Amino acid sequence: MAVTEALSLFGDRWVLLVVREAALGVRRFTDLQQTTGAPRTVLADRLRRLVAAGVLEQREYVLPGARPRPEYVLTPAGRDLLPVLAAFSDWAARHLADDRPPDVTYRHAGCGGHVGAHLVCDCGAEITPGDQLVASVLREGAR
Amino acid sequence: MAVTEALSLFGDRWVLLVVREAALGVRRFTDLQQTTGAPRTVLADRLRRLVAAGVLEQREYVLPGARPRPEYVLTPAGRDLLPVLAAFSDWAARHLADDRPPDVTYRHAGCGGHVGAHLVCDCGAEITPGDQLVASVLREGAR
DNA sequence: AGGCTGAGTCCAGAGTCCATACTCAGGACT
DNA sequence: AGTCCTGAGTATGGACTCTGGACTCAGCCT
Repeated sequence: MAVTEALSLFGDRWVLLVVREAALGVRRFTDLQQTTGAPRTVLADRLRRLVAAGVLEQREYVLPGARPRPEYVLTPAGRDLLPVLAAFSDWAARHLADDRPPDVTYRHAGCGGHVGAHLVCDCGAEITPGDQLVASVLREGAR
Repeated sequence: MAVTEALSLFGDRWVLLVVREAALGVRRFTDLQQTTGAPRTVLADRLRRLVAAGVLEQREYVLPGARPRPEYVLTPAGRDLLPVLAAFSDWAARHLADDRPPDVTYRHAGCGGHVGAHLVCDCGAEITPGDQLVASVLREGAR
């Protein structure tokens, strides 16, 4: 199953946080470590996995007067995870509405408006959160 | 951080699978165990957590001539996770395009069309996966 | 030569995961 | 009345993973 497989990659407390930080432009190991709070060992491992999965790309960066070091940049596939992050962010904002405001919101580069993930049908209709039921199907082969 | 918190609940290989199966109408312990493949101990724990988080609700069901047993049904908050699932499913279909077709797709109850998660700005513009860059900001407080 | 820094690795204790076996409640069968 | 059956778990213990702190390593700079 495709989603099962995706979850064996992303089903982890840190992975999506790393992706989010990468989307925000954080590229360096220690910066990622700071912003995500992941322990170094785990971060090293997750970066490896994400690179292997084609979500991040490892490059070199050279600060003037320093030896080259690796940095991690989202690939197109990685950027394509933004809807997932936005959907999570929306959900968190709506349903675990604790005190503090959302830490990160997604905004439209053009107009500055808030960007959220919405369910849209190929027919053009937007599925309202209400009950215009989204039926889901198609489990054929054995597992 | 809100998302961090959400990930400490959903950042797990099984939780979202359970939610997906619940969305597909699977309600009973053993059925969930079968369809997700989660070990019983883990499933029991995850169900507890999801109920505590208000994503699932535990009810009783009674089959004729059997004692009442618990079943697990998505709450509105749980149904609200569908965009996350759809976003994942889309991503998986696009980027880990391995052989087998997607196991589950999300369809519009009205027209039967495929439903996907899209980034939509409050201004109404749909963010194309391309590069109409989605800037993301607002990290204020300390972590 | 020695120091500094970013990017890791090593290690040991703590915490999770998973498979297998066991329990428990109530209806059905004999 | 006792036994069996079933769904929904719990108990247990070995394997695996996380975590935080100490250690390493490469290259520039003095």
